[in-house]
Amino acid sequence: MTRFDQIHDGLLAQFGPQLWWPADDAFEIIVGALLVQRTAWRNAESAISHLKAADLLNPHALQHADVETVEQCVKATGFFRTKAVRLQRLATFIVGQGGTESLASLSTSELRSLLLQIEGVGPETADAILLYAYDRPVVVIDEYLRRLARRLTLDEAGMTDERLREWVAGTIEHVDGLNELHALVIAHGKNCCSAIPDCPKCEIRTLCKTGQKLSDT
DNA sequence: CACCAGGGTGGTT
DNA sequence: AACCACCATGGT
Repeated sequence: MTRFDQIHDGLLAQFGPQLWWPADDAFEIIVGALLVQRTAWRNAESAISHLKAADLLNPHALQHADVETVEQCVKATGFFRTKAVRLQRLATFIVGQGGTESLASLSTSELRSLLLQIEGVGPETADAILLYAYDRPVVVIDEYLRRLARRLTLDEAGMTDERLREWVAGTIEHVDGLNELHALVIAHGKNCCSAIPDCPKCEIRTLCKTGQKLSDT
């Protein structure tokens, strides 16, 4: 049992299963990944239900829909003009690739590079799509994980995201739990460590003291 | 009222 | 490479 396996288990015991990512198919996950940017999940969920009601939650229909219709569907998520345009370009991209299934044959690094070419898909969104839509064993690097790493004093000066990713991945044995880990890190961040320099309410501190340093593993 | 939410892009220094 | 403004709605 290594460090981030302990963190996973500790957070799971504290917050319970997060049940990510609720969706019917890969395309719904990808669309949701764009919609949830800088907003609460319930707003993205609302937009997804509107898209479903308008029968637009598939690449072909979304591609050819009126932009005003898409804007109305996604309005609750904020940045609705930007997101509507990006969703339709995304749909066109997916259609051009032959559907979401066609991308599944690519390697993780190839698929990540491809996803990053899509406007509106940055590093974190690409990671989330890889993990939740394509079941790839990816450590999603988000601000909560960076904060958590800082609190666990696992950071070096000027540590890059890729360094952090390798560091976390190197302490994980149960790769199947990466989806839950990402959700739990966010649940933890929202409840405990959003702004304060210490974390009195949860057990991460205890895990930090009992676990061995990552550099030793 | 201010602040945050499951970010990304483009421009400036 | 590090900052910055901007995108914009909904909940607390």
